[in-house]
Amino acid sequence: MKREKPKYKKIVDAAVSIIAQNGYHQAQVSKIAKEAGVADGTIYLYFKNKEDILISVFQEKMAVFVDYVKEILDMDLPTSEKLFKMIENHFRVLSEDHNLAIVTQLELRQSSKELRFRINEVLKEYLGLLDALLREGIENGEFSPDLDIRLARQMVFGTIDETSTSWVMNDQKYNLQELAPRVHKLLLSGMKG
Amino acid sequence: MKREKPKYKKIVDAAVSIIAQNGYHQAQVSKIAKEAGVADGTIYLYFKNKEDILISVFQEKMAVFVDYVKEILDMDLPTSEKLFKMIENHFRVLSEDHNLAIVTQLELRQSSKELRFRINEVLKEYLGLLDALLREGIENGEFSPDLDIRLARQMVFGTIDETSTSWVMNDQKYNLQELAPRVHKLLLSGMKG
Amino acid sequence: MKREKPKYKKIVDAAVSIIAQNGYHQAQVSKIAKEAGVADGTIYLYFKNKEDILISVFQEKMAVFVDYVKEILDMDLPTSEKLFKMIENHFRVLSEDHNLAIVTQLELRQSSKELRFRINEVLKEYLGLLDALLREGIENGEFSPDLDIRLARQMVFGTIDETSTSWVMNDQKYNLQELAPRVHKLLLSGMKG
Amino acid sequence: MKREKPKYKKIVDAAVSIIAQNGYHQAQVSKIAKEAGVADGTIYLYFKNKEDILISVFQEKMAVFVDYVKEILDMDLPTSEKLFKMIENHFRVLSEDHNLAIVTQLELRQSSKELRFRINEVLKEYLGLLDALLREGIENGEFSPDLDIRLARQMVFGTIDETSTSWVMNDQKYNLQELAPRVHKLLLSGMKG
DNA sequence: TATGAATGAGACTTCATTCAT
DNA sequence: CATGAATGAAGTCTCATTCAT
Repeated sequence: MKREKPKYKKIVDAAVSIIAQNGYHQAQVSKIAKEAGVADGTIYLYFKNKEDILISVFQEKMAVFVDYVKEILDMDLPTSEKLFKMIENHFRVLSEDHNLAIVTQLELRQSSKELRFRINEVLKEYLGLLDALLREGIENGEFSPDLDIRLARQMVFGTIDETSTSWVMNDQKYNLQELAPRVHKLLLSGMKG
Repeated sequence: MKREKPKYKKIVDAAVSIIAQNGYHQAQVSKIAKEAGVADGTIYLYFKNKEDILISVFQEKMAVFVDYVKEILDMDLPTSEKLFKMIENHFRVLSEDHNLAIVTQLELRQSSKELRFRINEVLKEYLGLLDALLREGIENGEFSPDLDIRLARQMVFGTIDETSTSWVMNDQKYNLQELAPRVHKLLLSGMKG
Repeated sequence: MKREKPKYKKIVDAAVSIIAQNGYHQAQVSKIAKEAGVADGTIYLYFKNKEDILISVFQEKMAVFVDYVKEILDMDLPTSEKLFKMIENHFRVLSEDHNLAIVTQLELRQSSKELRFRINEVLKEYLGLLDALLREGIENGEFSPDLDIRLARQMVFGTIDETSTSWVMNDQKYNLQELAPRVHKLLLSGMKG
Repeated sequence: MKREKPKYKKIVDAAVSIIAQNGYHQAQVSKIAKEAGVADGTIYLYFKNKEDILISVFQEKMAVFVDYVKEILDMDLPTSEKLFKMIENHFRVLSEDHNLAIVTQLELRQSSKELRFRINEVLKEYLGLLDALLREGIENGEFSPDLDIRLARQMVFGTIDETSTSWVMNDQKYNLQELAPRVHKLLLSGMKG
């Protein structure tokens, strides 16, 4: 499995670091190779092309979110509490890796439409888990029985994403993780409170 | 005022059309010039550089949203109703101009970080109006008195934006405007209903 | 017509010169541009890509052969005499432009199979004229009535080509043009004489 | 003698096969190694470099032609008959090994000028035998006494080569071997018949 | 002998912008 | 005001060859 080879991980990490520092369009393959401590050509032993590196960055890092959300779903907790943990987890992962936050919230968005469609495939697993959580909440009566799952998912993800992007754009100068309880409450009870 | 010159408008419209048809990265200045019926060099009599065209696209088109939201704010209606009109207006404008929807929701997002900061400046006016609406709602008691305006704005905008983007990514194959009442209700009452 | 523009001709000539001096694989676009006195990018205003330059070289230079053979065919001469003029013309053109000789006999042959198929298309016109000449000779009784035109064409062209290539490989150190009478006699009367 | 080692032969055969299937420019060393069932590095225990493999391909395969022509020369037959056997042999060997035909007539020609000079060295033995045959024919009166040996050799080889190449380019869809008598007659008696 | 992971040089092409007319 | 031909910088990827094991 190539993903377990040490150079694979080194290159992915180097890509995050270089993109965060230089921006997407200034992240040349040669810079990434140098940061990873390998030759330019070595990159192509592990990745089909440059786009493939970027997709891998997203896959590898998104896995962190997904894995934890899977754990959360299996916990013996009220659904509302699980939603809270999911939001908090999302904010925490971004808070703990500032480079990752810049890359996912700002830089990777300027990739080509095609790459973004590929990234969306990766996102779908995350959104699928979110859907499962929403269904659970409807079934156990914690959420409104006539909740439109697609719309609710778009609200939850849209809110988390917009909140995260604003935080990054404001140079991460306030504490994102602390916003989790308020975001959670807002999503559950709406603006009427 | 250069904005009133006929070629200025022609070039902006050509840009929307070309970007929607070809994608951001395939929207070369020469293509835009050809579509607008002017020489390449003429572009530079009206715009400082390519980025300047794209910012103008956003400004011109965003103005449609902003102008209408200003009108809405001045109406003699409950705030909640104004919010509904704002959402519906947002969805309607995108529904009525498929090219614009593609350009704002997908293509312009892949512009450079710098350009996106500039675009954000334009967005701020829109978000400012949204803030005003939220403050009004809190003051007249329609919204929760302890509503965090920034978070609420991020939820409203994030939800509208995510809903719009999903609709574009699904090839605009369902009716976006019809979703307005449900989105409105969800934002107001949350998932608990 | 782009072929008449002065830069088009300049670039084609520069290509012949650079390929003859440096060899096919060392004939970088930037070298050709420099020799032609234009910017690298200018090449691409006149040619689709590098391969297109090479095809054009062949087309432009082959036209010299073809045009003269057309004239020869229209002359009021015995067919055998026309064949002689054709051979002599072929040898003369190569003798008069040493660079062209190197390029057509050695360098262009190492192009990709695809390019060589394209070059063959150009050659077909030349071979078609040769076929016409052979048919004329058969009809007026100068050539054997049961001559297989395809084979005869392959003999004539194969012999001219091999003779030319050997001459180039021997550094053009003897007089190619002087061989024309003997080649002509050999083709007409064979080895039995 | 390294040529007798089993891996040497395996690699040469793999090279012919890979070049015929993929074309000269797509015949990477790693592909040849894989086809031969050895590691990339092993190639370099038997060959100095890639060029050396290709020269060996030519040497090994050309030997088949040369060996048989030597046999023919020793036969007790009229020279004209020997020439016929030589032509027929040439066509037969190519007909019996389609890959070899593609490689020698099309693919190896696109090698670098330097490699082709090396290949020519190999060809010289074959052409030397052809010269001997021509001399014999002149001496025993079968061929014209004032035959220019170099020109005659170029005609014979040029014709055989052009005929073979045309046949390969036409996807080997007619019977090459059957052309031998007509080619033979044409070379001996010329176009006047 | 044999392996195969790693190396790193090198070139084609695009396209925003300029400026002489 | 308008033109459009010309510019030239800059980056991804391939693949022959090496060398530690």
